[in-house]
Amino acid sequence: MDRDYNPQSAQSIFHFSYGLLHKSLAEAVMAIDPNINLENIANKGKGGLGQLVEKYFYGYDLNSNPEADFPEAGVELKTTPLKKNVKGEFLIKERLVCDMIDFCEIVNVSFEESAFYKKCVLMLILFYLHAQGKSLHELEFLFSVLWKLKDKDLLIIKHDYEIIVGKIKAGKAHELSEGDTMYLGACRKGQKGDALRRQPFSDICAPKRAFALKPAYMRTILEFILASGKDMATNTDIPTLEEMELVSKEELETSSFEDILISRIMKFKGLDYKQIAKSLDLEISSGDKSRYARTVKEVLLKGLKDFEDAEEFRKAGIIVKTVRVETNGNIKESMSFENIDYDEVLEVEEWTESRWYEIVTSRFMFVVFRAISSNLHEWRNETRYVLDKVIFWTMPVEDLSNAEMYWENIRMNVLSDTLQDADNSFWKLADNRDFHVRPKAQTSKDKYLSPISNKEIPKKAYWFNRGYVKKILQRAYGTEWGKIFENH
DNA sequence: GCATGATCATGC
DNA sequence: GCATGATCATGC
Repeated sequence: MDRDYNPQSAQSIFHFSYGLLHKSLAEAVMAIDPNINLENIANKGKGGLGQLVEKYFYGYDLNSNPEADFPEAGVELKTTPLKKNVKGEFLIKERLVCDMIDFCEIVNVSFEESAFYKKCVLMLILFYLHAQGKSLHELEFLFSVLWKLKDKDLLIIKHDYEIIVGKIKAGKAHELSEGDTMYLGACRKGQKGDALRRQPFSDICAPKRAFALKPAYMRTILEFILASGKDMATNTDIPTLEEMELVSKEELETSSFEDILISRIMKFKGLDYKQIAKSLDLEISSGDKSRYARTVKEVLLKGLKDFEDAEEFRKAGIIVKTVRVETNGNIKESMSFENIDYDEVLEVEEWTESRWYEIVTSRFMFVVFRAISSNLHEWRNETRYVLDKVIFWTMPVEDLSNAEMYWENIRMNVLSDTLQDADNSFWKLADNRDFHVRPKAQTSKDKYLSPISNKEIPKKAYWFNRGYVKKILQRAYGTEWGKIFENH
């Protein structure tokens, strides 16, 4: 039976996808051709939901790499799951896997020649609702987005690609991490027990990986469709959300995003937060516990309130933290992250889909202030710290298994409903295991409810031990560290 | 002196 | 009223 769309037109393919929304694939196909019963077909043979959609809904013959799924229109078809949280909001469930990485092959392929570039510049992304236990053809489609990677995003993605390929060329495929890059990540693919792959410039075998758009980037696509107020939208003909960009396309043509930010911050090297604030006309109360963070925000964001408000930070999910180092090299405080969402920990099916996994595989930006002795009158009651260094950092892969054990411990406490202070077995700072769990709330009376028993339980957060932060900084400073700190 | 629990300014 | 990005305050 003929389908009423033109495979040479992206718009036409996009409009035809309307027939999938609010239906399962089985229902949508049945509406086109009652003779096709997916119950009998879909569970047989290989292939994901995307291939089933292409074959049975679009009635289009499958093609293999490296061309886009609809080559005449240059459109790649992607299906990707959403989940709902307890408040009923849609969340991204997974990163969007785009293309497998063949370590031995990719080192000879430029970005422009890559299958990713050839296929994924224009994508038809179909969001469906994840439901445990359902077959692929039973899942409900929610939104359809025709998404074009704009030129500026492609510059950042090209840089990401080159970082990933560069690491493979350096014989470090086994050290790849999603946190190495901004929008395009090298994500783990396959199960834990799968055979490792050979890499061209090292004898060490490495886990299988794929190019993927990272969860934070996917979140911006979801925000785009939600903000449109419709079930279908395309960023090819209407503007995306109004957003503030920190770095222009022109700047990215000659330098990387990270280098640009480093040079903007390092103009203030050697100055304390009061001096920086004054030069920016920013008023900061000395009682404000976020005074260092607020100062750094003003330097980079020029009036925006949050890093999340800046396009690149939102799309890349970069985590910014300020660190204060004492004259002896100790870190003043441990580093807190967001509160543990016990409902999320309970619901998550795999550690790689957890919030904590996304945090530890993020790109980090540490802005370091170091203590110096000062006779200045206005610092007589407080140690003076001056801006010293900006460090972009990714958690090394060898630390990830420890991060996983930490998360498993938290999950075990959620499952056994031992979240009250008297009952839990959370990692403490004194355990010296790099991470710990600690309160973070308005007051001690500020509580959450246990997802299992509805008992009141304390609000706690994920923390990096200060000793762990020190290790991170020592590695980044290298030989400089001893010269600055340990002579005191 | 440090680990741990408690709390704060701010902004939405 | 609550999340954020932290620092403060205590008690051992």
